Amino acid sequence: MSWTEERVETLKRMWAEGQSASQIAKELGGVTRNAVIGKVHRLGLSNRAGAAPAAASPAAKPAAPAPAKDKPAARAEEPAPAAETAPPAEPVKPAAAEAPAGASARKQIVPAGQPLPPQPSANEISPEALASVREIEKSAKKLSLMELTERTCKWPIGDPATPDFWFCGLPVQPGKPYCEAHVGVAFQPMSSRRDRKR
DNA sequence: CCCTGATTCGC
DNA sequence: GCGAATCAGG
Repeated sequence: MSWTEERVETLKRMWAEGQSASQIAKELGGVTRNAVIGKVHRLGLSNRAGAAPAAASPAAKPAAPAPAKDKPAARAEEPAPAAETAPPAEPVKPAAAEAPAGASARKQIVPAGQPLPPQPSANEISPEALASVREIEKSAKKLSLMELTERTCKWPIGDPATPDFWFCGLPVQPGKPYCEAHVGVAFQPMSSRRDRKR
């Protein structure tokens, strides 16, 4: 794979959006996060949005915008001054969610989920699974949408419409999108109910 | 352990 | 220019 205009643009866009190098790498495909980081540096857009690393030391805050300086001509770059405008929210649609443990009311205001969210459905869940879920939810890592990765349980907990909403975040079961407990309630064999003899 | 970005350096 | 290996954190 090579850095075509298009790929570079995607890289720039995502980097500006605050996406991590690994996420960008996955999006682009064919490259590792190292490649992405390397490219980012070569492109000279390492520091994202004037992040103020704020050196521990005293007042060493130049803050001198003084841009017109070096950089002869031949530069159609965008100055991108104060990138204060929030760049966060990306087009990822919040997954619909419902309190799995039947913990609370159901709102379902959120449109629809994509591949992520499950929807245990009003289905009945085995008491065992339900119990374990209740328990792990107490130790959930409470990750935000952006903190989810391929190895964090994506089970939604709480009401998406309120601040009391987060994702389980515990280590996922290999190959599954959820942790062991949530896999248990997410993937019901389809008929464990009837004469369940477990 | 998982992850992050930063740097180096052979290619 | 490229990116794996490595470093330095969280």
